[in-house]
Amino acid sequence: MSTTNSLAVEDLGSTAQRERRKRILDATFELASDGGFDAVQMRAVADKAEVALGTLYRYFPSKIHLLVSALAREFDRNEVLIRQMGDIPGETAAERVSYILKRTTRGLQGDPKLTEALTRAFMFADSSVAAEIHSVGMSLTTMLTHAMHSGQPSEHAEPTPEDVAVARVIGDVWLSALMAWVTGRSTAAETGAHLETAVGMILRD
Amino acid sequence: MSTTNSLAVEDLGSTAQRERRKRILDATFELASDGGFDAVQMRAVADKAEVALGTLYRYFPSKIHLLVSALAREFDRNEVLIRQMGDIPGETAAERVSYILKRTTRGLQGDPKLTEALTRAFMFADSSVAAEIHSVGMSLTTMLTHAMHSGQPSEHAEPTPEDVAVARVIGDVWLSALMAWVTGRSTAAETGAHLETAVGMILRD
DNA sequence: GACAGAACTAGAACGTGTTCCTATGATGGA
DNA sequence: TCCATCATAGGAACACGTTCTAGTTCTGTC
Repeated sequence: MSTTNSLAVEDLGSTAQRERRKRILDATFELASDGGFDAVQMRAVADKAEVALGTLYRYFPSKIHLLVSALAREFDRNEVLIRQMGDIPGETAAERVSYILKRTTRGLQGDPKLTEALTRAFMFADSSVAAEIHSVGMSLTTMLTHAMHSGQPSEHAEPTPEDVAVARVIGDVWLSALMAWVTGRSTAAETGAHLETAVGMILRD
Repeated sequence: MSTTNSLAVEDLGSTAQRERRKRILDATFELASDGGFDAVQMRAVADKAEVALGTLYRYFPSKIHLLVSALAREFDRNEVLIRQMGDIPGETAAERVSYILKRTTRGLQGDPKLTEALTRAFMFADSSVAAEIHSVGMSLTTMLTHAMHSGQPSEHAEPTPEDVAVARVIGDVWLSALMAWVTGRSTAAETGAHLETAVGMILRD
């Protein structure tokens, strides 16, 4: 565990520490949801979480680590929700993937400031945030391969390397589309249409 | 022309001003090439360009505008080079697009720090940088549609809406791949392979 | 050539991310 | 219980993006 990484839940011994970590992430969400990336100020997060600034930095070595960790927690929760949903509606893989993407996108668009904060942090992250980013990437890939195979005979097979490649490409497009929306370069409707087009191109079987 | 935009070349009356703008962008490239995003410090750029800090901010209202404008200039130059090249090698659209992407990617990877600086600025940009970002997007789309049709009967036709949609999706993937490389999450070889896979998926005709 | 207004210089000042330091409190082992 | 160690609080200090001010130079017009 190098000092350049955020403290994961598993790293934290005491209950008090796990609670501190939770308070910090909750404060981050609240501030981000209110005022976006700029409103997530480290002093403000520390205050709201009732934690000293130094402690905040002990748990998350930078603002970017903090926000990407928040994003990772959100994705984890989302993954659980989708898993609980059981079969995903849609005849073809393209339909199911579109369904999941739209659902997730709509969820994000329901809280624009929060999404802006999390997305921009993700985009700005450098290699020191690799671990946290990898976690997000895994969630996304899992979600997409699950959608591709949901309700199929292959449902419980390991995703093939090709599945993973497809999921990565779709994830790429999704990320770019999200970025375009977050930065005000495209509307929610355009984002949805673009995603549908892209999924149609990639998953025509 | 709102104050939130960078001064474009056309906006600048005098030769002295055009030279200032050029000196600023040159200084930006040099610093970025040396030390990446963090090394492009506004005071340093102003010093190297022999311009006051206030003047720098008159030309480019933020560090992000500055770097994205630098990226736009680079793309413009690249577009000219490719146009001069004449026909692009490759039998199929996929081959030609792959060729162009790889060529461009290799060019960028030859100057990793510079690429890191420009890419991260692009990723971090918000809606106030829309104009500059749009310019980059246009260059990219033009480049890709040109590659799709190069040497074909359709060579000089206007790109169809479908062409543009395909170009956008490929652009999205390319951007994400570049980001993964810049942030050290994938190697140059992986980036190339991923791009080739993606183009193969999207452009199988 | 004189003037008005815009552009430029130099540098102070401010905000926020990040680092550092000291004192205080919590924890676990002898 | 006492001690050693580590985590935390509180706050000063620093770096760099950004803004602002005052004075100077340039440019175009009469």
